[in-house]
Amino acid sequence: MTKDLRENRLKARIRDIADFYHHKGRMPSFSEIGGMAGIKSKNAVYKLVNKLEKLKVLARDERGRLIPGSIASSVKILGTVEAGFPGAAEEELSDTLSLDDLLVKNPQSTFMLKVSGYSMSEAGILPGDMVIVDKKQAPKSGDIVIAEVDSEWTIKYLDKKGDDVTLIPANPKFTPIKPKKELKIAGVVTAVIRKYR
Amino acid sequence: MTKDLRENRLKARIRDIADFYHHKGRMPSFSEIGGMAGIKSKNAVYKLVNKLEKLKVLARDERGRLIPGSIASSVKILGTVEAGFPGAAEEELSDTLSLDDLLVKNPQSTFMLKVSGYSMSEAGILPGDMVIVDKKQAPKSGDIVIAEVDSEWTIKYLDKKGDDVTLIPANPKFTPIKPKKELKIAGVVTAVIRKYR
DNA sequence: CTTGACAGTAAACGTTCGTTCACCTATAAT
DNA sequence: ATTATAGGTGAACGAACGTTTACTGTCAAG
Repeated sequence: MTKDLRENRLKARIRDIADFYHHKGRMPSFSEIGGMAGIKSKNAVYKLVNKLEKLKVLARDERGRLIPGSIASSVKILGTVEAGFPGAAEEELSDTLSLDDLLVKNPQSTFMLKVSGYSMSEAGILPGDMVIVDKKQAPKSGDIVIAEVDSEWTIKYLDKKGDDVTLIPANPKFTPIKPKKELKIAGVVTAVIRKYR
Repeated sequence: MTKDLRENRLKARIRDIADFYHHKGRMPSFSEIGGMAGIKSKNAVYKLVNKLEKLKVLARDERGRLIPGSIASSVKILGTVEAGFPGAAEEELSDTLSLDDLLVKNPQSTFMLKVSGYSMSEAGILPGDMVIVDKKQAPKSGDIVIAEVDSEWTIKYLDKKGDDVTLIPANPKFTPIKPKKELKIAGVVTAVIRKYR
């Protein structure tokens, strides 16, 4: 068996394990890996797993149980548009990340919200976009926040100058808001997501 | 023990299991759940797991092994800004989803790219934004695509009229591109992500 | 030609797993 | 007052798990 064939087979096996993990939400057992890879002996699987562990494709607990390594993450990160494009070297296994990990620091205090108005469209937040909001982060001046002003919820820039608080829309057609009595800030917008299909 | 206390304890246990899953990338075993929850008997854990299964917090394989249910997902989905805000009923366990699942259909053929120019800023795609690109999806007219025109990579709207193909920027300050010889389309932009902090 | 590394089969082993049984004790409902 | 029901202890059991040892064949390099 030639070298290329061996590498391709390894990649196919990694892909199988990754697919398994993404579809089922757990790592396959040794026998399941054996089944997918067409390996009858558990020892062969054992050696394969050790190799994949060195490749950081997967890892192990302090208890020795399999946990995902690089395959946990679903998206490969490539370069910049209009700054050259990684054409040949696409097939790297490395440099992947999970969007959940990237965008959500505190799952417990984070939620998602659909944007409906045009008041932030100049900041690239359009109606239909989803914003990811963290309730626990302390809002600072300049942040985009979800706020309740006079019993209505809006998304705006937060402008803080001492005790003077203003909510500023990105769209100049809308007017800045000075809360009359109370200003409740539901959370800080940590990310924006737009889905095309 | 009163009703409220029991519910709170259940919620705390669900949170513990969710945290375990998010930190380790796998579901805890029965004994590990027992350890976290302060339960000494495996039977008690067994009953707890069955209850959580009915609550769709977790699920089981066809092999009977634990897989995450609603806790797999990290973000709760709430309503719309400027359409009322779920104030009291926040603490729902339901209606959560994983951003990976939401944004990535085919992990194998999907990658991420950072945008650098202003050519799509009118479509809400600003420099610094990340676009999620699927190589396998067939590009249709109206899609935003990553394309190589005359050995340069760009992000543009795809306009197809029969054999007549044009790449149209969203920003009117940029001019549409008619590829002279070859047009390679690297993939279709399926989502845009902007991270604030 | 020989040697060493690699990939696999096969069998055996102790551990841990999830399940089940019997029993107990509070709370909530009748 | 009595009865269900929910939540828990403790022990036992077979099945599945990951690991280990011993052996085999197949290339590639010396």
